[in-house]
Amino acid sequence: MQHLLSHLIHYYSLSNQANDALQGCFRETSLGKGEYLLREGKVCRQLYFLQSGALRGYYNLDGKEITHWFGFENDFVTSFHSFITGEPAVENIQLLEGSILWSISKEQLENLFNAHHEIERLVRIAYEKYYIRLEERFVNAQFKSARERYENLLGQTPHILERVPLGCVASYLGISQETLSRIRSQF
Amino acid sequence: MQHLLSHLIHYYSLSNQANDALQGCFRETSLGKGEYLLREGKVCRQLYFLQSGALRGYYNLDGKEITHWFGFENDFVTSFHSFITGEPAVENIQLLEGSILWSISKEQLENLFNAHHEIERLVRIAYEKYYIRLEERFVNAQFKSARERYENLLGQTPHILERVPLGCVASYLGISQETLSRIRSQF
DNA sequence: TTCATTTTTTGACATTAGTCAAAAATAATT
DNA sequence: AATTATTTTTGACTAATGTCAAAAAATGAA
Repeated sequence: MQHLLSHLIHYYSLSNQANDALQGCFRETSLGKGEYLLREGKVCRQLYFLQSGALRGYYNLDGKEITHWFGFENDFVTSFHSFITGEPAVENIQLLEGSILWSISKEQLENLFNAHHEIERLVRIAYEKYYIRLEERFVNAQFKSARERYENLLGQTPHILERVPLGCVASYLGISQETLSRIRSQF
Repeated sequence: MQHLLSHLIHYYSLSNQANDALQGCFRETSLGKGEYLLREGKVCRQLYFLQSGALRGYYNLDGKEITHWFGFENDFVTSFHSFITGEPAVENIQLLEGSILWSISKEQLENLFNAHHEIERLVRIAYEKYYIRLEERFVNAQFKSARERYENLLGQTPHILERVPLGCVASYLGISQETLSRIRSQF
């Protein structure tokens, strides 16, 4: 729990009051490799903080699993669309490694917002960072070649390559596994 | 101004107090087709609400202009990365049509956040909607073919095709103008 | 270690989309 | 209406990436 609290400082420093309120709302979960945090078709009602471990979000397309994001230590994860809209998720969230997570429900989060302006501020600021991240991924996806995207990954988040099966990385980069394998062999 | 205020209700209903405070902070601007709201290299310190008209964000790559987003009536626009981080913008924002805009500075916005929790809430909720939009564009960019992306555009935002030169639409979709022209001819 | 399973690589070929240059069509200006 | 500029389309060709099938390598279990 201390882990989560001290990570939040990267977004915004909370008062002791707010910190205490937060503490009371997060619940620890620990799950093993291969297990699911969420199955497609279910509404995702929880926001998770990933203290340690790794997981992926993927959906099914013509029988293939398309991994479109990963979560690692200190990431907040959820099926964002489902969590916000309350609609069923189109994606699955599956553990790639045994992980320790802290979860909070949407209702609890909204109660915290009502009680503590500063918590809503923290989340507002977190959104800004996550938005910028996504913008960057979008520009990569749309305007960079497969090779450039791989080089970007190597430069910016090489840990992904070390911890995740190649097939998942390939769809994360939006290229076929074979092409990724060929690009890799040229390095 | 009434236009802006009544649009905000789509995100969150503000008290009269908050509405009044907002009113005092937004300034009207009116610009003609082809003019610039922002040039690359400058820090974007303003957030704009586009009451009427159209504009685009683009950056230069090997002498070509890559349009990566559009703004239309009722959109909030800014160079998000620059506005949030305070770093120079990599993009230009140019009017595609004569437009009426309302602008607010980052400092003013932060003052409003401090004075009115509910305004920060409104923005938090707006971020959620904009994030979900971007997620959708990302998935399209990464996992759909040029033709599918065009079909999506036709179905979801056909006004773009009617109001924007084809060259801009092409890079918005992440395809060459020639390919877009060919896809279009098949409809 | 050995066998079975999963993951990664390689090869041959198909498909998609990009590039460059020129023609055609539109729009803007005189 | 005539001329110029801009935008869009078309053609021929190239480059990038995907697909399918099989081989090789790595991993895990017995």
